[in-house]
Amino acid sequence: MKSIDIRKSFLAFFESKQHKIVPSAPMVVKNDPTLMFTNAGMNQFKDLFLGNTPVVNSRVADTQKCLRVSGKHNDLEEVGHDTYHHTMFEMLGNWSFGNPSGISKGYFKKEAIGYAWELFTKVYGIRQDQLYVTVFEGDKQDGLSADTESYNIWKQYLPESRILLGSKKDNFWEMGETGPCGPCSEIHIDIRTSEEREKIPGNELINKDHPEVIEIWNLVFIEFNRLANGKLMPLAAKHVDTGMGFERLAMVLQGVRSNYDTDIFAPIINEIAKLAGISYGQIKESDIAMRVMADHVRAVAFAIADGQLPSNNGAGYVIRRILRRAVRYGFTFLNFEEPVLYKILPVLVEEMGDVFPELKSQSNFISQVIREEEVAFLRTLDHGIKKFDKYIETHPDKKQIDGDFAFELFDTFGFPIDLTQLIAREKGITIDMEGFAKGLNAQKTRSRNAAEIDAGDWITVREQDNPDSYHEDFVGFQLLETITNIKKYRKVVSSKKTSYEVILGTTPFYAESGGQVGDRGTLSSGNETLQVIDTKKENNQIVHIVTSEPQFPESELLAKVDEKKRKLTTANHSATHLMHAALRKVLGGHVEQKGSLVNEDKVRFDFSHFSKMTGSEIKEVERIVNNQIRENISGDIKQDIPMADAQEMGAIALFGEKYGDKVRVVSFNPDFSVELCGGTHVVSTGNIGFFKILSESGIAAGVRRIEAVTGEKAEGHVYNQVETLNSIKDLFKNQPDTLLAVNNVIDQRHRLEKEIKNIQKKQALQTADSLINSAEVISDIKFVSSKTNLEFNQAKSLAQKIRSSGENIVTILSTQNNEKINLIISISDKLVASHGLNAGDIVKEISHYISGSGGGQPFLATAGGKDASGIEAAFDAARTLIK
RNA sequence: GGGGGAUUAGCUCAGUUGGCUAGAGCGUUUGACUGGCAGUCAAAAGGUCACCGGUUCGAUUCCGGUAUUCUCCA
Repeated sequence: MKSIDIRKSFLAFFESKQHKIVPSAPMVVKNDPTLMFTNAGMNQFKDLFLGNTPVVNSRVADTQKCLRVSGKHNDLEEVGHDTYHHTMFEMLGNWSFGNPSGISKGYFKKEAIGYAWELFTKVYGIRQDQLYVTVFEGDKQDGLSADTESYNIWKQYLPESRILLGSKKDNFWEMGETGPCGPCSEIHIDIRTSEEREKIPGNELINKDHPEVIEIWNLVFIEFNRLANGKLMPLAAKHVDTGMGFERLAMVLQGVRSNYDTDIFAPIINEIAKLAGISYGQIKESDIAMRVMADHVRAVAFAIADGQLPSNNGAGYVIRRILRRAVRYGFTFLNFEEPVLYKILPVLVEEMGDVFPELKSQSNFISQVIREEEVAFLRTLDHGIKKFDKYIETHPDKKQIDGDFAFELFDTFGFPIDLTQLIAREKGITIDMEGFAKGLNAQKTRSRNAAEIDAGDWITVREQDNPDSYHEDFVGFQLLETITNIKKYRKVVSSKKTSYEVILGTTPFYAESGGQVGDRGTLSSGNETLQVIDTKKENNQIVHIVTSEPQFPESELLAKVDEKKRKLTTANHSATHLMHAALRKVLGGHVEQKGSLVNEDKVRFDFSHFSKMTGSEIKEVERIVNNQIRENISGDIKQDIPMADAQEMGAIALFGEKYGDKVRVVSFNPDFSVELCGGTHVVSTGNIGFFKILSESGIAAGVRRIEAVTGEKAEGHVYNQVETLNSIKDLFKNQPDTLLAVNNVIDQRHRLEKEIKNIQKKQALQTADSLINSAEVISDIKFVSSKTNLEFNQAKSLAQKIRSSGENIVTILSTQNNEKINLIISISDKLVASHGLNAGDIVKEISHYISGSGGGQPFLATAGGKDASGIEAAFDAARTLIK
């Protein structure tokens, strides 16, 4: 069975069981500080389990792209070395959400187990004697008895010898420290040959990390909530949450021994092998490298498709690290010294583009980004190798490389430590790995300490009035001030400052989201006024950051948004939408938003586009936007409409929304700009006033950035420009062609500068000549002394000139600028050699005459002081010294 | 968010106890050789040593700040 059919029949099977098939959520997580990437199928349904979002469909199934590279599940360094670890994988899952309020009723253990068995044995035709299941054995500490209910259900399907009891570690699933949890039942499969199976029975190898006796499907029965005190509380509604690794399933169904041998990976591996000119399955190291590259290119491509570009911090840094790991393996074991990963992309798109259209639609962009990253990292590697070679050259006797140096290479120049080890080994040297680890640990502690934020416990002032309220506490679309009260607050201490976070009952404050910055303002009761310096969103709550601790948290208070800031920001946000639409019109439909920042001062907008915008393109965008502003189009905002309706309206879909999200659609002229957006917007476009682009620049491969301003700011900018131009015209006596006039002046200046330089050179030569001619002769040495009115540097080069004139000559010059006196002594090279004269020594002897000090080299030395009356005496002293 | 680097000719980079008048390769221009091109040889042009301040007789070099950028950690 082909992988594409495996996926299809999974979804079709559950559709036939009245499940709603939903698309995969984006792999990149937004607005959840605890999670960077989707790492399990249930992530997008977290709010349903927690009861924060109402259930629409009780039965849901999907395939979810997951990435496991950070936090609790970090498989990155394992990938490639075995045949089953992955960074990115697909998780097939079916769900039942307790409240049977939707189109079909929910279910629990009986159906979940029945469906699983039916799918495996009837649809996929897996041999029953290969299957084992595990059931939760109970736990004394939690006061839980064994899951006999599941056990009894399984008994209907398979003999008890293949039903095993498992401990809390394997068979009790928890989302985190706290939250929904429950017992789970896993299905394992034994795909060993029959001889091997006779030697050791399969049930002895369950959960023993055997590569061919593996867990394939986990059925979780969520029925408890783990409280902060560690106690379990039964949930009112029970849920089913299942997850099955797609790649593993494909391996089983295709009868191969490795995930990488399935048709999901084989075409990619083949392509890599072709490019490397080495076939897969020949050499252990190159096989590992091919698996690494095949896995990582998938992960990176999907991440970029979901809007996460490689960068140097946060989630972007994780993506960069994955990509670099792939480059490193290719570089070391497959001799790829030129970018190559981007060449694999077409194969990937061919294989997966139909199931994940986001991959196909952006394939050009993705491959550009990957290529650029590859080039950059290969350059880093090259630099590192040079540094390393130089170190070896300057430390030829070292048998062990300092840990400090290895760490510097890694930390500052990004050169991977395992490569350093490899190169060192080739040269028969070792590395002080302890020293390296010490440096790394020091760096980690430093970072942790700096990043430490000490958040105090929430102080609850009043219980939430309505626990079922979702986003209803935000009233800021209509109101800029309202009477409200504090629900809870806490103190937050970071390395630099202390602040307080306040959650209100209802609030007019807009929390930072979708690029629009959070509101500022005040919370005032009769007794005190708290300054709100920022507003953020955390776990669906609106957090007001205030500078001082509420002294009267019980009081009713007036929450008031800084109106000026909000208005300016709002105008900028609406202008961003108009600009986005205009960019698509002018440049084409490939323009997609890659990030934005909207505050009261300006708009910063990043978008995908491949080349620098021309002047006329920028002008055209400005023209279109300003046209739309003058049309004074009313904004049309539709709250809480289903995603499908929004798409119907032609809304520009961003990186995908989570399942079940009702979206908000903002449009200015349905034929021009329709976007999904949660931000604030002007009533009609005329309020924006005026729009002006300040700059357009590139920030990454295929990503451009525009900075623009609106209203008064834009006006001010134009006035400034015009004023500057007018002043320039004035200076040029209003010549008809100002540009030409300026150009002429620049040209002229250039010519004159050259001429002056020439004249100065000539003059200096003449001065040098006349000084040489007027030199005193002291035995076989010529001696020149002269007070000059030159600049210090000019005098210095004059002294140099005389020195290199070929004569045996000692020169001493003085300069005087303001209060400052300088002496310069030069001695021709021959004299330095034959007479042992040293200008540095002389200058030290005589500098006290001008109340100063000095120094230099044997052939040229300088001194500085303040006493002009001593110059003659200094000259005399120098004269005596050379005799 | 924290740490460490980097910024020198159009490009890639050298430049240590602060001090020769700041260099190389490639590229550019010119000339010579050649019927022409490629090529070889010769020469020239091209630098506010990122910016601002400080220390010093003297700063590309040392110190502080700013900008840009790379990199590691979180």
